Amino acid sequence: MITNKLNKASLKQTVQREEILKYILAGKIHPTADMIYKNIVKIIPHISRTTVYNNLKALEKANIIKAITITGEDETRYDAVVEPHHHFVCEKCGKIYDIDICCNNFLKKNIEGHSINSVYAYFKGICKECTKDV
Amino acid sequence: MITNKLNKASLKQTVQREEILKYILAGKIHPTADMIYKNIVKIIPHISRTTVYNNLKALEKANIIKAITITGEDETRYDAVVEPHHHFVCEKCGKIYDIDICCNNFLKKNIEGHSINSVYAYFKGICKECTKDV
DNA sequence: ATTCTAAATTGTAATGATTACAAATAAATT
DNA sequence: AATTTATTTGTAATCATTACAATTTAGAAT
Repeated sequence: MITNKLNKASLKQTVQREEILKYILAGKIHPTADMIYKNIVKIIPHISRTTVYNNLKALEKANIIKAITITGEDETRYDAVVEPHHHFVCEKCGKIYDIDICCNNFLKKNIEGHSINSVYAYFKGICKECTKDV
Repeated sequence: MITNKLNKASLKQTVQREEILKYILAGKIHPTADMIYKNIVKIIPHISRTTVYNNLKALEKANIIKAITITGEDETRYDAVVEPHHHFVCEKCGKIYDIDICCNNFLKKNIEGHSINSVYAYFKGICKECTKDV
C-alpha cells in the first residue's frame, strides 16, 4: 500500500521514507515534523532531521500527504488524508481531528469572480474529550 | 475611530500604533509584519521592527485585528476585519481578498461532539484580476 | 504645568523551524 | 555487477519572530 503510493509517484522506496509515511498514515494525529522525527529516531537512530523535512516536501509534492498550518501554531502539521475535508483543533490538548462535512460553498469552482483551486478550513475549540474533564 | 478602538481596549495612543493600525485598516491588503514595517518606516524612520511585532500582538489580543496564516506561506498576515468571514488567496499575485459567505456549518456551536469557538477558512486559486491576464 | 508610573519603544541578541549545500550512500535500471 | 540518479546526512545558513533590558513617553494624579 505504501509501496504502491511511492511507486505511483516514482519515489524510491527507502526505510526512512516508509517509516515517515507509515507514521503519518497510522495515527491520524496530524503530526509535526518534530513529532515525526522524535518517533522515528527510536526506530532508525541515525535518521536526520533533514531527511524528515526532505521527505515531507517530496510526499507533499507527490500529493501523498498534505500540509496543514494552524493560526497561532508555529509548526506545520501533516495529514495523510488528501481528499478534501476539514479539521478541528483542540485549544486545550492540541489534538487535530478530521471533520467530514460537505459544505456547498466548498464545492464551488468560483467565488466572487475568483477561480478556486483548493479549500482550507478548520474549527478551533474544545474537543469532545477535553469537554468531559471537569 | 482609531482613537476609539484603542481607548476601548485601554491601549495607549502612540504614533507608531496609530500608523500600524491605520495601515492595516486602510488597504484591505492583509499585510505581513514586514509590509507594515517597510511602509511605516517611510513615515517614522526610526521605528523598530520589534515595535511592529509588539503592536500586532497587542492589537490582536485586544481583538482589534486578526492574524491569518496561509498554508504554504511563512509570514503571518493581518486583517482589520474581525467579524467572521473567509478569504481568497491568489496563487499568482499573492493578494488576499475578503469573502463574505455565510455557511451553515460555520454558525454551529458544535461539531461531531466538539465545542466550537472559532472558524478559519480560505480558498486558494487564481483571482479575478489574474484570470484576465492571457 | 509638573510629577509620577505603567506601558510602549527601541536595538540587539536569541530562538526555533525550516532550508541550502555538498559529500557520502543506496535504490533501481541496464 | 556496474551505472545512474535519487536519497540521506550533518553542518551551516536563513528568516520570521521573540526575549530582554534600557530608555522614552502617554496619560493619570497632583
